[in-house]
Amino acid sequence: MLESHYSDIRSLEVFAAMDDDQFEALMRGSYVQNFPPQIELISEGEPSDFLHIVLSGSVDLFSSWNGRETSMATIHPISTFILAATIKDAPYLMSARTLEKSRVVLIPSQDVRAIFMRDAEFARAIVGELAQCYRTAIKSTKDLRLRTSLERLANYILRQQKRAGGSAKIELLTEKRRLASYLGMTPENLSRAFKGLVPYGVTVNGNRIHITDQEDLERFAKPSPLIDDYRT
Amino acid sequence: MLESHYSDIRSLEVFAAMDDDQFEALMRGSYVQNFPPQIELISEGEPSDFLHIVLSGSVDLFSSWNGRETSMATIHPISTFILAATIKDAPYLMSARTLEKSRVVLIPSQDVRAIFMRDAEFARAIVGELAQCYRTAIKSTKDLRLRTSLERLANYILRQQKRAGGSAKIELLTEKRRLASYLGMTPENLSRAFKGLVPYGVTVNGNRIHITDQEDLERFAKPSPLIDDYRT
DNA sequence: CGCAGCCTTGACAAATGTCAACAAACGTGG
DNA sequence: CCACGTTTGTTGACATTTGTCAAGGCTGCG
Repeated sequence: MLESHYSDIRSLEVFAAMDDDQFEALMRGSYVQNFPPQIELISEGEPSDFLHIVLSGSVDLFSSWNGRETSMATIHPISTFILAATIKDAPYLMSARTLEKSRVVLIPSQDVRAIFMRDAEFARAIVGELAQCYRTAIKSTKDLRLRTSLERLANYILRQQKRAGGSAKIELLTEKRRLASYLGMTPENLSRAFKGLVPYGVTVNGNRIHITDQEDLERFAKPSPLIDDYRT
Repeated sequence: MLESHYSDIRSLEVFAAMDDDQFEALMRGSYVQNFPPQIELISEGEPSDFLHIVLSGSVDLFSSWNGRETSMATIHPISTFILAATIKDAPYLMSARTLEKSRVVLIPSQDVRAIFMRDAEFARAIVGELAQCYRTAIKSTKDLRLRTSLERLANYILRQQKRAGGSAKIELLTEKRRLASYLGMTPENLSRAFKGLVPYGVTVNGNRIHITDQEDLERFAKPSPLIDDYRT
C-alpha cells in the first residue's frame, strides 16, 4: 500500500507503540481500496479474513436475524473494526457496509495474529482497544435495557451536542431511518419521538436540531457518564 | 491467600500461560473472602480497585438508571469479572452482588496492571478474554434488538437445554424474577411468555421445564450460532 | 400457624410496531 | 433547468407487545 497512509494509521492507538519493523510488515501485506456507497464489505458469519481500517468515509455495522435488521454502530475515520473476530479467528458477528464513498485498509487477519504473537507492545495496545470496545458495548446494552426510545433519543441528542462542541443547534449527520435503527426503533416511531421531545425543549427541522431548553432536556434525559460518556 | 486455590485459578485461561513468578506475586497480594447471599460486592461508578474471581457460588452483574434496574449477566465459578475496568483503570460500569453464599478472590487492580505491563503472555491471554467478553456482549445486544421477549425466552430455553446436555427436561437454575430481568422483561411478562410457548412445545411447572416438541420449539426460536453459541 | 416473598392472573394503560397514504427531498436523464 | 421517478420522511388509524397495578395463591420458614 501507499506510504502516504502510513502515518495516519500509525498514529492509531493500536499501532502507535508497536515495533517499526512489525508495522512495516503489516502494511506491506495490506491493501487499500476505495468503495462506493452501500457496498457490503463483510457479512456476518463469514470467516474474518481481514482487519479493516476506515481511512475516509464511514461504515455501518449491522446485524440481521429472521428477516429483521438493526444498525449496531457507525465507524468513522480513522479507526479499525472487527478486531475481536480477527484476533479470535472467529466468524464476524456483524456485517459492514459503506455509508458513503469510503477508503478502507484491509490487513490480512493472519498477519495481525502473527504479529500479535510476536510483538508484546502490539498485544498490550490491542487489550486497550478491546477493553474500550467491550465497555462501549456494555453502555449500549444499558441504554437499550434501561431506557425507553424517547429517552434514548434525548440522550443521543445530548451526546451529539457534546460532540459538536455544545452549541444549541446541531445537525444530524445520519439518515433518520438509520438513526431509528441505531436507536432500536422504527422510522415512524422516531418521527413521533422527535415530536415527543418538543415539550422538553427540542425542535427539529429536516436534519437541523435546535435545543431550545437545555436544562429541560437534560432533566428529562438524565444523561449518565456510565452510559453516555465516550471516554471512561 | 491459601495455596489450595492456586491450581484452580491458575487453570483459568487468563492465568494459564503467565510466568510462575508473576502468578505467585499476583496471588500473594490477593484476598479470598466468603460472602453471604445478596451482598453487593461492587457498585457501578466506583473506581475498580480489585479484579474479582468467583471460586464458588454465583454473582449477578446488574445496572441501574433512573430507578430502573436490569440484570446483565450471571457469573459462575470459576471466572473473573470486571476485567475491562481493571485494565483501563476506569470506573465499573456494572454492579455485582452475590446470589448465594460465595467465595471470591480479590486481586488488587494495580497488581494486575503492573504484571500486565511486565508479562507479555499475560497480556496476550487478556486479549483472548476481552475479545470473548466483547463478542458475548455483541451477541446479547443482537438478542435484545432483533428478538421479541417471547423469542428471547425460547432461545434461552434452548441454550439452557444445550448446556444441560440436551435432555427434554431441564431445570431453571435461577429465580424467575431474575430471569425476567435478564431477558429484559417484567416478571408478569415472563409468566405470560411461558404460557405463550405452550403452543410451541414447552410446558413449565415451577422451575422444571419440559420441551415436549423440540422441532416445534426450534422452528419458532430459530436459534443462530451468531447470537446463541457460547463459543465462536 | 402466620408472615413474607415470589409467582401468577386479570384488567387496564402505555409504548412500540405495522400498514397505508401522502408529502418532501433527491437524483437522473432529457 | 425541468420532469420524472425513486427514496425518505411524516402522519393517521390500528394492532401488537410490553408494562403497571391490584389481587390472590403458593411456598418456605420462623
